Amino acid sequence: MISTGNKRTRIQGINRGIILDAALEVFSTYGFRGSTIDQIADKAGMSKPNLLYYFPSKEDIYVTVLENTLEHWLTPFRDIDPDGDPIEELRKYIREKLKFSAMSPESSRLFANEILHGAPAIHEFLQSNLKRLVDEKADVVNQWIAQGKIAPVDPYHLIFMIWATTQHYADFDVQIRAILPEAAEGNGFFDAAADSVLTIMLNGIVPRQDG
Amino acid sequence: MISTGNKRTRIQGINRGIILDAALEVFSTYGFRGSTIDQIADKAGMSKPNLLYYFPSKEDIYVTVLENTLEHWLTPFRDIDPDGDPIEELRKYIREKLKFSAMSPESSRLFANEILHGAPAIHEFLQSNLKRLVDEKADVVNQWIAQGKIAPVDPYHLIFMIWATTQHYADFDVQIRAILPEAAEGNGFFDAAADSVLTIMLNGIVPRQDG
DNA sequence: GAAAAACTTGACTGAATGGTCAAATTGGAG
DNA sequence: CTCCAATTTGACCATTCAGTCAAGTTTTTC
Repeated sequence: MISTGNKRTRIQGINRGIILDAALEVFSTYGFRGSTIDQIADKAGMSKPNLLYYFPSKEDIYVTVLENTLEHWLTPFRDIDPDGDPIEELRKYIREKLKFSAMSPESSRLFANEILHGAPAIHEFLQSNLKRLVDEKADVVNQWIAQGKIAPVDPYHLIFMIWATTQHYADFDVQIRAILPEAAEGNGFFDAAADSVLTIMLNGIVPRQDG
Repeated sequence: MISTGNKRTRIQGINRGIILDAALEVFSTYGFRGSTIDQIADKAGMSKPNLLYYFPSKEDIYVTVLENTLEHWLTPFRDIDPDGDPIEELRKYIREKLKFSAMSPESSRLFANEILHGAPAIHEFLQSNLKRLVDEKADVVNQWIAQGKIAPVDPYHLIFMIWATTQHYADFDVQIRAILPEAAEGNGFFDAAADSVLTIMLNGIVPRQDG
């Protein structure tokens, strides 16, 4: 029997890690319902009962992967500094998010899929933790506006717009590659995306001289 | 036996319509794998074998719904007029897309889910029809830029940005409602979204006087 | 209004899949 | 080395679900 306490053996540490890596790949590709324990076990190189020795159920694996992903996903958002230069802070944030989309598209897709299907596993989290954090950052943006450092825009919609645009590059990857075959090569593509997004979005919120 | 030719009887027309409506609702909520024929049959108010009398398989229903949706989805994009005022044309397009997100979030989600999982059913379509159409509209944008009517931005990334932002309101609806509970009331919310998106994005591409 | 065609469905089948179990194998503390 | 706990897995079970079938009911046609 796997230990009921929190203590993990060496092998448990290793194998849980292997399973979670495999699960992220599988779940992000096929969604929760579309993935099977066998697929994950195969990718993890172990038998299904062995996998179920480490996690009590498919759902349990899914929730664990999702929670791990969420923390990673939020870090650059938390790091937005109220005392920094607004344009620079947003530029940094957008860059980080695009980098994340390029490096961990699976995480982005896992999350997108969860939200798309009504966020059954993280609805609670969205309404409490995420809402609190976004409210906090919206205040920061409002202060920037009050100080005349950026144009007056709704901070919530600005945040949604940044999320939408940056994650689009991971979530709609197939569509983008179909339209821009050169995107497949990777090199330089994300830089071009970053340039365009930053140009449009930051110009859009720089305070204007004229009416 | 259902007629092998193209001729549809009165009842066939009615029932195929009912089935496709039900299928859109179910598939957009649970995804392809997450949906069952029984669910669709229930929602359509008929027995499973009856439903399978009109469509040979689950996949066939799915593809049909998806194709119907795609046409609708593309219409406002096709309607962008090369000879119109660029800012007005883009404003109109963004408004149309947001309206579509508000009115048919199921369609948007169905499409998002398909792309997210690698577009198995419409990969072909993306690479041919969609690519051609986007290339065409990218040319239009490039002409606008050459004429100095909008700022020089990569037309493809501009298009992606519009898609990302507008569809986000349908696809990530649950997240948005968790953060902005007032969004649930609906009235005025989409107008606020439109205002913000239009302000940021159009300001971002208006040609600037200063360096 | 009767025959033919179109439609409808209860009962069923086979494959897929989440999860169990008992019997084996391996790892590690003393 | 020895023994016990931890790990591993083949075989199995129960359920779900796409799709079939044959027997009925309704609509259409003439």
